[in-house]
Amino acid sequence: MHAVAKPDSFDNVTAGDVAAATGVSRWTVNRAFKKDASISPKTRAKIISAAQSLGYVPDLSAAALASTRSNLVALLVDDFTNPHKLVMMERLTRALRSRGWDTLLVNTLDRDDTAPALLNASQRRVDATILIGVQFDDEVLAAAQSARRFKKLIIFARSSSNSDTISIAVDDEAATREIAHYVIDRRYKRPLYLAGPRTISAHLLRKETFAAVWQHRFGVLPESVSVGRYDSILSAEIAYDTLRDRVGADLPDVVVCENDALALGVIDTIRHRLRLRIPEDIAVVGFDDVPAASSPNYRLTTYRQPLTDMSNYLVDVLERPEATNLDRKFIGRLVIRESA
Amino acid sequence: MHAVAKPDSFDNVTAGDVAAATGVSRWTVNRAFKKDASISPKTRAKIISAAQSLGYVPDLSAAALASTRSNLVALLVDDFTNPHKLVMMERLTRALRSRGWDTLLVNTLDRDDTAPALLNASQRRVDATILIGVQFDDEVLAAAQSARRFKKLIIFARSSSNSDTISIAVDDEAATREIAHYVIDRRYKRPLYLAGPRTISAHLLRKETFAAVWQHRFGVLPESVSVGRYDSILSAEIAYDTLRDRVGADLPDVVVCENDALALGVIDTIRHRLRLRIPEDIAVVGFDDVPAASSPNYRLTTYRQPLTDMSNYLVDVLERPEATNLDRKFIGRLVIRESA
DNA sequence: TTGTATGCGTTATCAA
DNA sequence: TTGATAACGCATACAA
Repeated sequence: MHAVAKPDSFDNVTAGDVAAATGVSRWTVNRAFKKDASISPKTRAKIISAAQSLGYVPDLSAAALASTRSNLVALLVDDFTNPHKLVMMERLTRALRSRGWDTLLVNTLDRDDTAPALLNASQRRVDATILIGVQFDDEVLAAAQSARRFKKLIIFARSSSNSDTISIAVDDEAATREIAHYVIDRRYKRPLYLAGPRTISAHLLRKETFAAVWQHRFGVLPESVSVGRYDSILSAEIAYDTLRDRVGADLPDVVVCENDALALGVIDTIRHRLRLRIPEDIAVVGFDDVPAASSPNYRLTTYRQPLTDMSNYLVDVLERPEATNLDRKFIGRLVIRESA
Repeated sequence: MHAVAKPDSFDNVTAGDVAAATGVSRWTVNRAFKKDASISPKTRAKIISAAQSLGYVPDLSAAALASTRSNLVALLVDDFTNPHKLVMMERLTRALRSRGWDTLLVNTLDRDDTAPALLNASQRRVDATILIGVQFDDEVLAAAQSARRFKKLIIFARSSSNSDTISIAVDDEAATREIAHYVIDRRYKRPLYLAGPRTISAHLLRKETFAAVWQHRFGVLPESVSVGRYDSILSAEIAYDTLRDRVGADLPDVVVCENDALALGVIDTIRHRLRLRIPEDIAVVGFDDVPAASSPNYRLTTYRQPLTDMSNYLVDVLERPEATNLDRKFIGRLVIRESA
C-alpha cells in the first residue's frame, strides 16, 4: 500500500470510514447517531469518539433521500420592506434550528414567481413550506394545494380559511376589537382606518372588524383608506394625500393602521409634513410592535403578537405528521405608548 | 391492469416514470433537464411535455448526493437587530435564486453556536458558506477554515484578511476617507467617532481610517466611543451617557457612526433627550443607507454600499470553482442628506 | 444522440 | 444488539 497524502480539499468521511476505524458495520455507526436506536452505550461511545476524531457527521442530504423526512422547511418571503419580517424570520429560524430543523429561505422575486418558488422548494424535499409573505393570496394558495407537492403548507402570522392548510396567526378579530375599544375608551371620535393592499382578503379582517365595532357603537362606518404596499414611504405619501387639504377642518383624531410599517409612515407625515402633534392633534395606532415602534421618535401604541409562542407551536406541528389542516389563533397584547 | 387511484398524498414521480411514459430511458429524461446536454430538440420537447403533465421535476436533493455540486449555499446570520441585514438578505437571495442557487438560512443562535452552525451547514452539502454576521471574528474563521468542510467560505459585506477566504465588501478605507473629507470640508471641528463592538477587528478599519485622516489633517486623534452591539437602542443609551453632561460645554459638533443602526439611535438621543437640533447643534453621519435613513425623521447622510453588484459578484464567484481565495472591494457612494 | 453500469451516503427492513 | 440487502433519485463515465 502506498502512502496516502491527506487530501488537500474536503474529502467526505462517511459512516463506512468510521465503521472501518471502529470495527463495526456502517449501519451500527448510523445507529450511534440516531436518538432512540437499539445500540449498546459502549459501542455508541466508541463510535462517537471515533467519528469525532475522523471528523464525521451524518450527511443530511443522503438521509433525506433515503427517508421520507428531510428535517428541512422552506420559508417563502415576498416582502422585505416591512421591518417586522426580520423579527419574524429571527424567531422562526431560532425555534426551528434549536429543535433540529433547517430552513431554506426562498425570496419570491415578484408576483408571478410564487408558483416557481413553491416548486423550487419542493425540489429540495422540504417537509413543509411556510408562507410569511403578503402576495400569497387565496388564488395562489389554491394553486399550491392542487399541485399537492407539499406535506404541509403553513401560513404563518396570517389567518387563512383555505382548507388543507395550517395557519398559525394572531386572533385578528380579538386583537382589532381590543384596539377598537381602546380607541373608543380614549374618546376618539373621528378615526381613519389605514388598510394595506386590497387584494389580501385575509387582512380585510382587521379593517372589517374595526368597522363593525365602530358601527355597532356609533352607527356609522369609519373612514378608510388603502395603501398598496406595506411600506412606510408609500404610507407616508398616501397619508399626505389624504390629509393635506383637511388641516384645521375635518381632520381625523386618530389613525388606526393595519400594521406598524404603515403607522411609521403616517407618523412621519403628521409630524414633519403636516406639522401636527401626536397624539394631541392626531393619534396613531399600529400593529406588530416592530423595534422602531419603541423609539422615542415614534412611541407607537401597537399590538404585539406572541411570535415566540407561535414559532414554537409551528415546530410542534411540524413534528406531528398527521397535522395538515388546522387554524390556530393566538392572543397577543396591546402595548400602550404615547402615540394614542 | 387494475385501476389506480390518484395517490392521496404526494407521491414522488421520478425520471423513471417519465421515461416509461415517453418510451425513452430515464437517463435521457435527465438529459432533457440539463442545459447543454446532447439531446435532440424533438425528444427533449416530448419529454418536457410529458414531465409537465406527470408533474415531474428533478430532485435536487438526489442530484446533490450524486454530484459534487449542490447549488445550495448557507447564509449564516447572527445579528437580526440591524435593519441593514434585511436589505442584504433580500439582495443576496434575489441574486442567488434568479441564477439557480438556493439558500439555507442559518441563525447562529448565540456566540458559542457559530461552530455548530457551520457544521450544520456542511451536513447539507452546501457549495459555499456565506457569513454576513458580526460575531464571526478571526478566531472563529480560523476554526472554520481548519475544519476544511467548505468548498468556499465567503465573508460578505465585511473585509477579512483571512487566507483561504473569499471576502466581498465595500472598500472601507476609501469609504471612510470620503466620509472624513466630507466632514472636514463642512468645517466640523470636534468629531466623535461612534464605533461598534470592539471585538470585530475588521470593523476597526473604519474607525482607524477616520482617526488617521483626522490626525493627518489636524494633528490630534478624534474622540471615540464603542457600542457593544449594532443596536439603535443601545447606541441611544451610550450616546446619552457620553453626551448628557456636556451640553453647552464641549459637545462634539459631529458624530460619525460606524453604521446606520448606531446613527439612528444617536439621532434619537440628540433630538429627543438632549433636545438639540440636527445638524445645527450636532451633525450625524452613518454608513449603509438603511431604509429608515431616508425617512423625514432622520434624513441621514450616509454611505451606500453597491449591494446589488456585490451580490451578483458573489454568484459569479460561486460559479468559478477555482476561486477560493480573493478579496474584492467595491466602491459605494456617499448619500448626502440633511443630518450632516 | 441514446442507453448502461456504477456510485453517492443514507434509511428501512429483515435476518442473525 | 448487530449485520446485511435493497431502495432513494440522480450524475458520471463510457459504450453503443
